[in-house]
Order: sequence, then C-alpha cells, then structure tokens
Amino acid sequence: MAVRGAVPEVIWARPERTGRGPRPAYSRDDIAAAAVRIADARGLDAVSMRHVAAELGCGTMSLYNYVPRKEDLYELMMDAVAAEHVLWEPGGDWRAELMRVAHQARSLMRRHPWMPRLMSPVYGFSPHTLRYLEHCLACLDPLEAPYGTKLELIAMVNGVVTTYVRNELDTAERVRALPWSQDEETAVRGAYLARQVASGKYPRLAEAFAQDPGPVDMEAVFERALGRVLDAYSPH
Amino acid sequence: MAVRGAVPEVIWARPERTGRGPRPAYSRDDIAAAAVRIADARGLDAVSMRHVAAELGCGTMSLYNYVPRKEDLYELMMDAVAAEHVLWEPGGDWRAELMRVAHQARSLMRRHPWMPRLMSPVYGFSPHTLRYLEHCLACLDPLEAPYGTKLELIAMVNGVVTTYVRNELDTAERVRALPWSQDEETAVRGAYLARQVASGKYPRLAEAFAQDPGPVDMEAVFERALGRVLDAYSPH
DNA sequence: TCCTAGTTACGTACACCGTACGTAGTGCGC
DNA sequence: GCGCACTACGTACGGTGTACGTAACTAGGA
Repeated sequence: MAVRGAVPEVIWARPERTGRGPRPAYSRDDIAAAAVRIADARGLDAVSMRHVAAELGCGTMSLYNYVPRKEDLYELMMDAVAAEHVLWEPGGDWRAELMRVAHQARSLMRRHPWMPRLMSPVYGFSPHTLRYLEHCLACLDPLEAPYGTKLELIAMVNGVVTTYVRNELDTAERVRALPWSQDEETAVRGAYLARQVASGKYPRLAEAFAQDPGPVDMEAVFERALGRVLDAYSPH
Repeated sequence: MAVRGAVPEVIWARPERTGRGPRPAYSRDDIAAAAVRIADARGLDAVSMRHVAAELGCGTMSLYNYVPRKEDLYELMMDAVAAEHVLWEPGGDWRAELMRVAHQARSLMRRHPWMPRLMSPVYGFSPHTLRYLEHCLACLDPLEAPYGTKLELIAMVNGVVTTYVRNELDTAERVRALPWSQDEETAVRGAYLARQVASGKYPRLAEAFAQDPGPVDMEAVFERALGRVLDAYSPH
C-alpha cells in the first residue's frame, strides 16, 4: 500500500492486501465496524483516528496503513451500514416495495443517527451502496419510465428519508457536543420560540401554534410525506 | 455579557448590549458577515474562531464576548443568509409562489454552498428564519388546509431544495479539504464507477448508464422534482 | 536459499482547532 | 466619584488530522 504521497484514488480501488510484507492485522470490515461502534455509542464527533485505533487495539498511525485519509474512514462507515439493508426478490407492486425500502432506510438511519450528516453523493459509489441502488431499480422494474426518471425517484425517496430522520434526530445528535442536557436545550429553545411567537410579529405562526395538536407522531408524518411523494411519481 | 459558566441559552435571547462597560466594537451582523465571507470564499471548514476574529481585526478570544460557543456562530451565519430572502406581498396562486420561494432558496444555497451542511431544525428559531417561515405561510393562505399540513409542505419543499443543492455541490465543497483538484477527483471516481458498472454485478445500473443522456441539466431536474412535490400537495 | 524491496507497525512532532482562565482597561449606573 | 460589569486579549491545555522516520517482517526473484 504505502503510497505515502497524496494521490487521487478511491478507497474501493485499493486492494486490501498486496501479498508483500506481513499480513495486515485487521480487515477493512473490522475497521469500519469499530468506527460505526464508536459513532453509534458516542456520536460522530467521537470518531477520531485515535479513538478508532484504540478501539481496534493498535497504534494511531497504523490506521493510516488501511485508511489513507479520515474521509475514507467515513466512506467505509457508510458502506458498512449500507450493508445492513436487507434486500429481497422484488414482486410487482413498485410503490409498495419502494415504501418498504424507505421504511427500512429510515429505521437504518435511526439506528445510526450520524448517517444523515454523512449522506452525500460521493459515498454513492461504495459496493453496498451500489447494491442497494440496484435493488431499488429492481423494485422499479414494473414502472414504465426511463431510467433517468427512476433514478430521480430513488434520489427523491432517499432525500425525503434523510431529511425527515435528520429533522427528528438532529437536536439529539447536536446536543452531545453541548455542555448541557437535551432537556435543558429544548426547554430553553421552546421558551424562546414561544416568546417570539407571542410577540405578534408572526401572526400565522402564532395561529399555527394556537391550534396545538399535541405531540406530533413522527412516524405518521413521515408515512404521509412519503406517500405523497410516491403518488407524485405514479402514472396519474 | 460575561456569563462565563456554561449556561443553557439561545443566542437570540442574549441582548447585544447591556449598557455597562465600553461599547462593543462590532455588531452581531459584523461578525456574521465576516464568517459568511470566509465560508463563501474558503469553505465552511475555514470558519474557525481565529480566522473570523482575524477577518474582523480583533483578538481570537474577544470573539467570545459576542459568541459564547462556535455553534452559535453557525447560528448567526444561518440567520444572516436567511436575511437575504427577498419577500413579497403574496397574491393568490400558492403553488406558483411556493415555486418562487423554492427557486429563491435554491439560488441562495448555491450562493452559499455551505448552507446544506448547516441545515438543521435547531437553526429554525432565528429571527430571519421565522420571518421566512411566516412568509411561506402567507403564500399558503389560499390553500385550504390545517396549519399542520402547511408546515409539513414547507418542510418538504425546504427539504427538497436542500437535498438537490447538496447533491449538486457536495463534491465541490468536499474536495476543498482534499489535497487534489475536483477534476482529478471526479475523473478517478468516474473511472471506478464505470469499472464497477461494467463488472456485470449491477445489470440495471449498467443499462441506465448505457442509455446515457449526456450532461444532466440540474436546473431542469430540480424544477421537475419540485413540481411533482407541489402537485402531491395540491387538492387532487 | 538468501537478498531485497515493499509492506506493516507505530512513536514523535507539527500545525491547527475550540475554549477555560487570568488580567488589564473602560465607562455606565448608583 | 466609586465600583462593578463589561470589553479586550494573551496564554495555555487538551484535542484533532497527519507527515515523517524507523524498525520488524515477509513474499518474490536471483
């Protein structure tokens, strides 16, 4: 591996092992799993080269034999969680199956709340992400549409899932870095928002708050939004 | 301001000036503008307390008189760009006006490519964001729907805008941190993707690539996606 | 079979980050 | 006019990513 100078390359194009030299102590999967474990338990910001190395039980700089840059570690992580997608043999109802895909993606992200922050098209090239994408396309086989439209639809569904999970979990993830608790945070922000809305500067917002529907069922909101999007892509 | 201990608070609830002591040399707007200038020119990762202080022309630690934590600096930045929204007196066609809102939001984000990364519900409380939200609600006055639905629609539109701009610009923003150029990055990733697709493991993806429609018009893709979403919320 | 080149392993070091804390100077409210 | 709350800011600490040097190891070619 070596290649100490900075050379443009994709981590997936690097062979895990070249034959020469002592055999590596860890696999790429080991490393990804360690990083994911840390991110799940202590948040994405706790994923540092040092912490991951410690979790693996090796020296910090040894990690760089496997992962040339930290960015590539993120890429490994995203691929590792993409591998958690459970795929199936698609039947005929593309709408129902895309719904199932979306629900699975949602629960995946809720299991790994740092995912929305790492969501990016540049991670869309990893093996398991490609596999996931291919599966989505397979689900869409019954849909009469050019591939361009299908890809747009898949991007839209993934976008909706990401957006909604982020909206749901972002405060929780963000508050990890803050020196106070989430309850204090939401309380303080809620009080300020209430004060602002009561100021009279935002009449419609005030009205919206007045007809308070109680606690919002995030699951239901997501389901509704997703259904609308899928309808939008259904042949009238 | 003092308040040196870590106390839960929203920056907007802190008075800019208390009367006692020497008058502050900078306003919140000055600081936000400096940070935005840096983020626009050198990327979000260049927005450090030191750099912002230098841009303002003051010592690093003086910044902490105005901004208790870096997170709050981000909040100032998001409010500053939210202030760039040009609002208008809404007429009667809510669909057309939400379309206009979305297009404006898109060009705003393209002007400040770091925005998608900072998009989060916790920044939704800032004065100018509330103003923007109120304006969206005003545009939706003609729509017969409970406020809950209206807010969901607005969230959806903002989500779509964010997702699409991110997809469009993320590589460009990300490559700033890399030691090589964007052209090299896209070339290397493109080559790898082509190799993977040609491997036969992803037949539908291969087919999709085969019917290559040439360069994609991002503007058109966005317009189409947005139209579909708005249709989904129109009374049948 | 031995040699050597390329690999793994990892400690040290550097530049940068956010920010706690101490200290000095300033000007409003009492 | 006194005192106190504020501004200003230098220093310092613990964290980060990672360049680089060095030692140990192992497979391929002679």
